[in-house]
Amino acid sequence: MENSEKPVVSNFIRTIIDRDLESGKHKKIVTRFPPEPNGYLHIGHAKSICLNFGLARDYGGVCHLRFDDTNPIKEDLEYVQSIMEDVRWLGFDWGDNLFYASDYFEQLYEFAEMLIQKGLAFVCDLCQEEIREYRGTLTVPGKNSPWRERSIEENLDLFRRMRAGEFEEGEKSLRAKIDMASPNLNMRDPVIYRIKKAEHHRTGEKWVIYPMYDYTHSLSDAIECITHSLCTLEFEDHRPLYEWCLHNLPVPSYPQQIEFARLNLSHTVMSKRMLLDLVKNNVVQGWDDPRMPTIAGMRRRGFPPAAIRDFADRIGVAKASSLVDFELLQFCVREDLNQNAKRVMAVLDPILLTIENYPENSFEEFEAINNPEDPDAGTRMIPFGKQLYIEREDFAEEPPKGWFRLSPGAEVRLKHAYYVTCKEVIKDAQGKITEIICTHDPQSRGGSTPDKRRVKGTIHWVSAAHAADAEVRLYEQLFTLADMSEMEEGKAPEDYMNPESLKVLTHCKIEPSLASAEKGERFQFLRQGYFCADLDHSPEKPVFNRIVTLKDGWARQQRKQ
RNA sequence: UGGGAUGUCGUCUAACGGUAGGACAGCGGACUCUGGAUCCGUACGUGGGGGUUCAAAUCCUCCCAUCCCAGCCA
Repeated sequence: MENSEKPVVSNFIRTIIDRDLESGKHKKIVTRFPPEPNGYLHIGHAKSICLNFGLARDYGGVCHLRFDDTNPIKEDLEYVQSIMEDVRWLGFDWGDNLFYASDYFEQLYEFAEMLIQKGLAFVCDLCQEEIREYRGTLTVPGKNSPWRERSIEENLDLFRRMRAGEFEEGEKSLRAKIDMASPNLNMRDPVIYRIKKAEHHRTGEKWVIYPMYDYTHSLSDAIECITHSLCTLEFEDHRPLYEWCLHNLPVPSYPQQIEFARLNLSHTVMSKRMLLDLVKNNVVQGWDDPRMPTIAGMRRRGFPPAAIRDFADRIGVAKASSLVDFELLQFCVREDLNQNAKRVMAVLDPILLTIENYPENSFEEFEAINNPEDPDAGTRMIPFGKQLYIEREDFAEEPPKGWFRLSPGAEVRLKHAYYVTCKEVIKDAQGKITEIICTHDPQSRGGSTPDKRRVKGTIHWVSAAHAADAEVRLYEQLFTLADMSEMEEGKAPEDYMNPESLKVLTHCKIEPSLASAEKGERFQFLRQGYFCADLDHSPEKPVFNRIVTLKDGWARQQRKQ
């Protein structure tokens, strides 16, 4: 991936790493991105991916991709594959460092026997509900399990029989022996192994007991010699247990867990459960619906991966919970696309414009610059004729104050082509404008005149004889509520659905060259926004997604009045 | 009312006892064959009260607010 020329902004994690490197605690850093393969990755994960892989890159260390696959009933190979695709698409490479917690199951099992040998773990016969009762509450200490004082021999025997499949799910569990009176509920003899007679996507039916997250994660980090184990704030309370595991077992290294605030983005949700509900209830059209904050959705929408990386850099990393404005992401997307997207002309809501003094059945071509920000992008030829389509919005029969575009008697520039002046407006029986009659100034060919007269308005157009029809999908924010954590009691995200989040336009007129766009190819539709050829796009049936609009100074000015 | 954390412009984030800075959003202007881009200018902040200090966002103290935790999920 390309080097970023932007200065790196310091954050508390970099401060810790700087200190550890300076003190000699570590020579090289090792981080990891540890997803559970139970769903699709979203922009919140992208923050974590950019953080972990970015630190490894900046400090000359490495970052592992490790699947935290300890709960077979929720996990699936489909998710493993989508996660790898998403990480790669974002521009990161884990090289040989692909790991699975399930690869450590045997080692983890041996560690568990060691805990039993040390009297630090016991097999408990309490059922799930009883465990909950014995755990106490936030303010009331828990009670010891009646099975807490079993002998080491008995525990070992029972645990081995758990592994052998002699007990049913829920019948027994292995628990760490810590402190039922701890004010930290995670330390009240947490379950570290449970029986699950489920097929695992990688280990098949080899195991009927599976280790729990806290136990697995700390030890996996240690096994991989992770130096800095970055996770989100809700695991702060788990850190004592993370450290308990490391301190009580002969691990090869002592990773440091550091917590940071997860990303919240305005007008969307980040919880896997809520996203799953949107998909299941057909509120959106799938995990890759362009409105989804999933990486797959953003990819389909047309967000460039570099823009997402830039976004991750700009939001920074800190410990305070925050809600980032969606506008910042849009800014990053525009900034990338302004540099990189080819300019083309497309008319979303066409109205016919006829140039009465232009010869019948005569056509010519104009050379158009592909990208004024990038001379290397070259030029292309665009056809022009007597009849054109222009944007209905670019004509006003009674123009408001400050209007630069077309109106009766007014002259505007057709981008790259001629100046035209509106002479007449033709309407149907309902009073709807069906055609605009203009004259052009032949002297203005190419977009300027010998007399150098100024024309304020420049509008886009396509030749009616050459245009292709296209479907264009306009996307906006998924929800009307900015801070979705403020949803009312009993309401679901879909109750806040933005009715304008998807608008499908079916008879848009596009430059002929656009029909042959590649799927995923991004363009600026002049004066309107950035668009990308959708997965559904084909030369016979062009389909474009609006990635993001252009900033609209006119609209802003209108809003103020 | 147990424990863990966090409060800096509207938003995100720097500053680590020494001029509160940047970015987005906003506002004003210049320029423009995209009302885009670009450029210039501008406003806006340390949750509150005490204290230590020549000097406090930073240290101490009390208060307030917000977030997280009672899965055999991660």
